[in-house]
Amino acid sequence: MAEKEKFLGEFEQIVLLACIQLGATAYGASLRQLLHDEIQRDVAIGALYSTLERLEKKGMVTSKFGAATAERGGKPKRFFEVTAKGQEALKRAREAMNTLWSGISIRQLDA
Amino acid sequence: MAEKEKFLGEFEQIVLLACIQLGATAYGASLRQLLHDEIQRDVAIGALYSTLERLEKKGMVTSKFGAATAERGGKPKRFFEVTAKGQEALKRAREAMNTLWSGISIRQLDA
DNA sequence: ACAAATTAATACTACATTGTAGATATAAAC
DNA sequence: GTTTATATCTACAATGTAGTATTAATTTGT
Repeated sequence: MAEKEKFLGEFEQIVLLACIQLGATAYGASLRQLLHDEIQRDVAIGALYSTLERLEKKGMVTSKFGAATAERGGKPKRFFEVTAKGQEALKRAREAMNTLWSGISIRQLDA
Repeated sequence: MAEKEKFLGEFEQIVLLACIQLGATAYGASLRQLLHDEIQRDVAIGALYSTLERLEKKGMVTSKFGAATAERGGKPKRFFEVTAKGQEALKRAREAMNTLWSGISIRQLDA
């Protein structure tokens, strides 16, 4: 069993970061929009939910349903929030990357 | 079919960075060592090879066998080199992460 | 005011890709 | 032919992704 819950996948990290940035307004559609706007990544809505679902199972996010708004209609939104544990994991992942990148000199890269 | 070859996975990125840093001396054991030393990540040797194999298939690295050295014994080493395409992908991945991180203020993070 | 249509959203299902480990096979030096 | 350093193979778990179905609310028509 792949050392349980030790690392975050690439997309998992992205989704967590998007949640943090959106704060209290992070739910399916807004997350999707942000990913499109900021990093030009268009994902299927289902991709988001299954990832969020797994992150919640691992204790990286929590979720709760919001009250109905006066928009047009639709199911109540499910808002996601990144837990302290999620933030930790995110920071560790970033540090690992930074460490590796900082070990590389310009000389070692093309143009 | 998951949009082909567009993004790099988390571990793929790490392996590519390790290859670049090691330069001409990047092969199975040295990569493994570097990951252990720099980011305290201990992976099975097989994990490395299957990832390198896939990266090669995607054109992110190339490999060639080295001549036998006067050490103790063993199969010829297989050295890996990151291609320009691999470097591009790596940079794109990093930029996406940086963009997301930069959209987050201290206020939004715990301690 | 009631039922049907419309809408915004979530949930489910299935499959592809990536991550990981363990066992096995090779090639060279001794 | 034994030992050693290395690579390869096989199998499975976790993550990434999309498509389809479902649900809950608002609106519209009568």
